[in-house]
Amino acid sequence: MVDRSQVLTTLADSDVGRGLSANELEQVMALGQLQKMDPGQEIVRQLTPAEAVFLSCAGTVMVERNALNGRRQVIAFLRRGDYLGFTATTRYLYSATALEPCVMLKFPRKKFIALCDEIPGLKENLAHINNTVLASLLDHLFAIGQKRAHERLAFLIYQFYLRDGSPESGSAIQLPMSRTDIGDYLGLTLETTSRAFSRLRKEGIISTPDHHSVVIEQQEQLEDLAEVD
Amino acid sequence: MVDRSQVLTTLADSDVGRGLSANELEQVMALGQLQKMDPGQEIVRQLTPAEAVFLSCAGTVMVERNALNGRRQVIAFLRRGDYLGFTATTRYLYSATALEPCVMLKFPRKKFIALCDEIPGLKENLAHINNTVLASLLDHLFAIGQKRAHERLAFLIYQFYLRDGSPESGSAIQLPMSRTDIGDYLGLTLETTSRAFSRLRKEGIISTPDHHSVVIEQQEQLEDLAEVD
DNA sequence: CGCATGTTTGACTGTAGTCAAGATGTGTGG
DNA sequence: CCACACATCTTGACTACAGTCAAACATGCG
Repeated sequence: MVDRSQVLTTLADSDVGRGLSANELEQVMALGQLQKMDPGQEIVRQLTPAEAVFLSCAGTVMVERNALNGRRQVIAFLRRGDYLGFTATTRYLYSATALEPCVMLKFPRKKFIALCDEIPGLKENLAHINNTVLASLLDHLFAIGQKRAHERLAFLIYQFYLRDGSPESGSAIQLPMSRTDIGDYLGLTLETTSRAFSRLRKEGIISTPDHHSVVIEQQEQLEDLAEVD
Repeated sequence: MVDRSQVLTTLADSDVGRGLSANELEQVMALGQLQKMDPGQEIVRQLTPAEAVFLSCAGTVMVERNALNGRRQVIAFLRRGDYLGFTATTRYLYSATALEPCVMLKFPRKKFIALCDEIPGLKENLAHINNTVLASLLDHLFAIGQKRAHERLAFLIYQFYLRDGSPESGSAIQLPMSRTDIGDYLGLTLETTSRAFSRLRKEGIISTPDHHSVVIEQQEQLEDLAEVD
């Protein structure tokens, strides 16, 4: 069983619910349905009708786009408080799968959009999220288009560092995805990704206590490699 | 002198003005100020305060992001009817320059946003544009992250083909930008871009009457190379 | 303990980047 | 009208980075 009050907190703290009154938050919650996902489980499937939008409440979700020939571009790794469901069409432009045990708050798209008209703050928030997503896509585009392998990896690690709230030096950052997933996010193969890890390790910029943890040893150097502008 | 009624038509036909009443269109027009730009002239500069948004009315505009070390990612080529001005922050995340003589309709950002609250249709349109931009960024990301040089070029040519309304086979598509610009859009050097042109020519997929025109000779093959999903 | 999965490393290949020369095209001035 | 200078694009030769294929190395789980 998932604790509904925890989800309410997640909603209130998220970009979706930020600034809404208790009453409005309740309205949003009332529309949503909690859904637990197991690792590897598909949340939305590319090209199927986009009938729902989601708020991620726990766990990490991988968003990806697949081509017919098997090539895959990972678009984002969503976490607690992140919104899922953008589309300019009636079908999803991407698939999303749970990387860990996840809790998603699921909303019927049409009703959610209708609710946006009733709660102006919610509509504002969605617009702002849209701009935020756009900004991070620009960063991503720059990294893939202009950076070298180890710089791209630095970019990803730095993103996770910032999202964890720039923790103390020495604390470990969790990377719940595989090397293949990281590679597909950065436009690299898994081997090149692995070599990029080795390079950053050898240069003393990071250490990796285990395959899914990174410790930043030299923050400035990492930042220089990761910088976008 | 720019013809104001032509601009009104552009606005009405664009994603910005679509579906608005004559009255509403007039309100929007009244807020805007026409601005002619010469080739090479800067329309917005990265990291300066984002005080204006624009509707492109004529000419092609290049949107790019520059890093301190000189690396550059071209983000988009805007044309008649395209909107310019998204930002999640108070500063522009990109620069925009005119590639040809351009006409831009310039709006004070704050007043434009205020107008969105008065004209619901305008707000809807902006939200939809946002989703469209997002979708095309996903395509772009996939192309750069997963495709080979000649496939990326096919992707760009196919985009321009679609934006011209899929013209008759045999008609030329205009590419007003340089090989360097194309390269920076696709994450390639200008030499690799040039070789990609040569390859598509040699394979009989395109022909290039001059450096700024492309004729699609084999549409299906081009589409296969360009395909995103 | 042994297998399965995921990661790292090595050897080699291939694609794109770099550096440089030549070709093409445009505009200017004699 | 031609000659020249300058831009831009194309091509060639070589280099470097990332991809491929394969083996070895961890790690975790039954």
